Amino acid sequence: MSAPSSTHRVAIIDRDSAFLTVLGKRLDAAGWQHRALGGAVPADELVAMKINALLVDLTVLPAEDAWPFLERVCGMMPGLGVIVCTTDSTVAQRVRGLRLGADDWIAKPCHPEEVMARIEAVVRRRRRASGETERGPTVVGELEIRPDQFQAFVGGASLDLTRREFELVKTLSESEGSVIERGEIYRRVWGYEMAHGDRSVDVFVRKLRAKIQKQSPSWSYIHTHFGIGYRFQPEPVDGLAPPPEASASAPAVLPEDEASEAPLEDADATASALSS
Amino acid sequence: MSAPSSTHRVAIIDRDSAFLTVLGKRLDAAGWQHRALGGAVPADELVAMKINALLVDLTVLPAEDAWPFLERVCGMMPGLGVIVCTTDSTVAQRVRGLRLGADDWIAKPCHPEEVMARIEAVVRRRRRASGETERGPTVVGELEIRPDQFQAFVGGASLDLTRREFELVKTLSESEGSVIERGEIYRRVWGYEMAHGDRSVDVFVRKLRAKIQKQSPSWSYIHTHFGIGYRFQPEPVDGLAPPPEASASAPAVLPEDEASEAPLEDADATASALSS
DNA sequence: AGCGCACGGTTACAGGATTTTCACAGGCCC
DNA sequence: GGGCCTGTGAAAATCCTGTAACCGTGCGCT
Repeated sequence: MSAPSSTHRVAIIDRDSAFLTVLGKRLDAAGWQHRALGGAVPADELVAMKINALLVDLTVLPAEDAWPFLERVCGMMPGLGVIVCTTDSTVAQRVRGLRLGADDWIAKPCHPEEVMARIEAVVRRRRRASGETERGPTVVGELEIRPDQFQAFVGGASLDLTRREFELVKTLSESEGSVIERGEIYRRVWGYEMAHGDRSVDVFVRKLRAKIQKQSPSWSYIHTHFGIGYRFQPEPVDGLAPPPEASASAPAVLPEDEASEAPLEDADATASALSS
Repeated sequence: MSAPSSTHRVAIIDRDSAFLTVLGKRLDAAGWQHRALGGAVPADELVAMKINALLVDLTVLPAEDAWPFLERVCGMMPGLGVIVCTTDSTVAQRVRGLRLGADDWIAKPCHPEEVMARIEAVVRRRRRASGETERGPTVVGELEIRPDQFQAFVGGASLDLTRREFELVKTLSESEGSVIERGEIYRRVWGYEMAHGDRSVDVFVRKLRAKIQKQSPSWSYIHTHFGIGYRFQPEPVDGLAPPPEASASAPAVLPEDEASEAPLEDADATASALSS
C-alpha cells in the first residue's frame, strides 16, 4: 500500500549523538519515519530504504570520500532530497556541494526545528515537481484501485464510480483491515467535519457496495461495525466458490503486508557495517 | 554544472544596490535572465514574468506585508523556486518562511556565488523531475504534435491552434491515458493556481475539441471525467468512416509567437509603485 | 491615429449527473 | 420489547459541464 503521502522518510548520516537525539524527537513528533546511520552507506542501500530525504554531515566521512559520496548519491537518486549539515564550511565547499546536487547546506550548530523545516521544504519541492500524487495502483481482493484513473476496476472492467465513491473506496482501502469511524471517514473524504445526523457515509457505502458487488459478487469488501463505522477487508463470501478470475490468486484474507512499510525503522544492520 | 538546459529566469526583490550589482554580474556571466524589482509586486505580475526563481529580501517589504506576500506567491506558483535572503533573521522566522513555502533562506551578508548555487539547486530540483519538455514531435492517433512548431497537425494540415490551445493539447497528451484534474491542467498550462470557479479550462477544451474534430472527425481525443477533469486518449469514434475533408483552406501557418519570450528585461514600473 | 480582428478570458444559461436529504423498513443490543 | 442504528429507495437540491455570446487587449493595417 502506498504510504500516506504525508509521511516523510528520512535517513541521517551523523555521529553527533546529542544532535541525533534531539532531532530524533522532533522527527517522531512530526510523525516522520527516520533512521540514523553512522557513516557512509552504499548508494544502493540508500535506494532500498525508499527515503525521501537524506541529511548528512559530510565530516563523518573520510575526507577523500565525502565529495564522491555526495556526487554518487545525488546522481543515483535524482528524486532524493539531500541536505548537508556541517560545522565550519567555507563558501567554496558549500557551492561545491550544492553544485554536486545537494539541495541545501546547513551550518552547525543549528536549531533542529530549522532542520525540520528545511527537510520539509526540500521534500515538498521534490514532490511538487514529480507529479504530486501517488500513482501506484493498488490491488485488494479482486479490486484494483487506480488513482491515475480516479477509478476502480475488477478484471479490467470499470466499476464506473463517481468521484465521491472513488474517494471513499480509496480512503477505506488505505486503512484496510481496521475499523474507521463514520466521522473519520467523512473527514477524510469530504474534507470537513460531519454534521450530526448526516447519513451521507451510509448512503455512499451502499452505492459503493452495489457497484462493487455487481462486478465482484463472490467477495465481500465493506463490513459494518454497529455503532462505530466501517471496515474495508476483502473476504471471499462463504458458501460461494470463488470464480477464479484466472489470476485473482490473492485470497490472502489477512493481509498484514505492513512489512513493506518499514525498511526504515528496524535494525541497523546496514549501519553497523560502517559505523566505525 | 547543468548549463546546457534552457536558461533560468530569476526575479530579485531587493534594494541593496551593491548586492544587486555584484549578483547581477554573476547572473549575466552565467547567462541567466534576471530582473531586479524594488519592492512587492502583485503576484499575477510575477506569474506573467514566467520566472523559475524568485530571490527576495523580505525586509524591503512593509513588515505586515512580508508574510502574506510570501504565502501568496508560494501558494499561487507551486513550481516557482523561492529563496529568501535577509539580514538578522531568527530561527523562528526562517522556519516560518520555509513552512509558508519558501525553498531556501539565506542570511546576509552572503557570497554571491553561494546565492547562485542555491538558486541553481532550487531550480534544478524543480526541473529534474518534471522532465523538461521534449523537442521531438509526438504522434497520437491521427494527431501530430510538434513542439518546434508550437502547432499540431493532422495529415500534414495544421490545426491552426493558438498558443494556449497548443499548450493544452501538449500538456494533455503528455499524460496520455490518465485523468488529470482541472486544477492540475490549469497549473501546468497557465502556470499558477486556478481560481475557484474559473472555467477557462473547459472553454479551451471546447475550442480544442472543435479544431481537432474539424480535421480528424473519426477520432475522439479528449474525454471528460465528471467531477474530476479530462483524459487525453485517441480512440476511433464508433461507427464512422473517415470522411475525407477536402477543405484546402488551411492557410500556411507561420507561428512566430516568440513574443512571449521576453517580459523580463524591461522597466521597473511595477517596482516604483511600491518602493515608497 | 483609427479600425478591425484574433485571442485570451469571463459570464450566463440549460441540460444532466451527482450529492443530499427524507421517510420508512429492518436489525442489533440490552 | 424498546430504543437506537443501519439499509433502502426515491425525491429534492446542488453541482458540473457544454455552449455560446460578450469584453478588453494587443497588433497589424490603412
